[in-house]
Amino acid sequence: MILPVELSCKSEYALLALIELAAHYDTGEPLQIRQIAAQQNIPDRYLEQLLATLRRGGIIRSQRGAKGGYTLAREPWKINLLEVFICIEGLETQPNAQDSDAKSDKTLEGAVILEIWQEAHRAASAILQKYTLQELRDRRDSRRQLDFMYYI
Amino acid sequence: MILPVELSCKSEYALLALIELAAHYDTGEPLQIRQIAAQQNIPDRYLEQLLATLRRGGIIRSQRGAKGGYTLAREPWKINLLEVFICIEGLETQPNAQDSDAKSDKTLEGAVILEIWQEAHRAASAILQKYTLQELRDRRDSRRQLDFMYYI
DNA sequence: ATCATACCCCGGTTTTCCACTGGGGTTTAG
DNA sequence: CTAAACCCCAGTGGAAAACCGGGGTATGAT
Repeated sequence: MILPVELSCKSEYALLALIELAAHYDTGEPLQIRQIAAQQNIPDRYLEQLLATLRRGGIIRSQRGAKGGYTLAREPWKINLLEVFICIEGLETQPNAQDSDAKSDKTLEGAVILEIWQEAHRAASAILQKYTLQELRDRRDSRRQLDFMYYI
Repeated sequence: MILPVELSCKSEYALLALIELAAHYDTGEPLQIRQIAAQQNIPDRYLEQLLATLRRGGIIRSQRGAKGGYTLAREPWKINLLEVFICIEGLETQPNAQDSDAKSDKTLEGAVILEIWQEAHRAASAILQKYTLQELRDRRDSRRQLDFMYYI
């Protein structure tokens, strides 16, 4: 059906990678696939595809050649989670329902269900939209602090 | 991953069937698989499984034998969409994260992502929880009225 | 210049899950 | 006792997700 909002491996990998990139954003230096993959236990050849998608989506930039790698295309607080999901999962469609009488569900009941489903989807999207990579990074860091405190 | 919030065929079929059952609730008579399947264009053998799940979930009751069929276990306004989804998709788990140190994501970053994801999920769930089968039925009926008006 | 590094592109494989089907059995009204 | 209906469980086909590999291209260092 339309509207596959799920936390797939893909999305999680992408976000994990983006957290790393956000953490290294200050340095201006690019991060390489290998490093990210090792840090987060992601199969590197797979991660490569995801990063390519993120690049095409304008979320990250890539530098080719030796000493190359990836950097965020914008500041971490200007990238929200919703656009990451949309970029990765690629839920582009959902144009206006009618073009003459296409196959747009065609039953009253289906339309009613879809309507409510979309309302729920919008609610979830609003949450994702208000969180940025910066917040993710900050939360990670404060968690680290906390764990360190417990360790002592 | 955890938390697959998506509108699957399964869920849609189940809701379509439940709308039919809600519409016939006043009569007290049971509805048969064949009738529901024909009405909503659902493969009947498949629908059978879904109805079985709904029955085990306490959402509908079944009457065996000749003249048997299915009825809602409660009034249509006492069944909300969230419980239908939970029953059908079976997202039961999500216990407290730690039992010693199981495989519960184990990385800080994963936990942070999961946390936000769950917040989004709760937002969507709240929407689904506030709609009942009665509302679905009502919407369907008023849509029908509207379409009829246009027809004239 | 050349060479190692690291991204780029595109296709294949494996695994998993979903939608769907089939073959029996059991209960119940007439 | 028989037909109508639900009940249970075990498959199958296809598609998508996750993952891997090969060869190409740009780039910094020597």
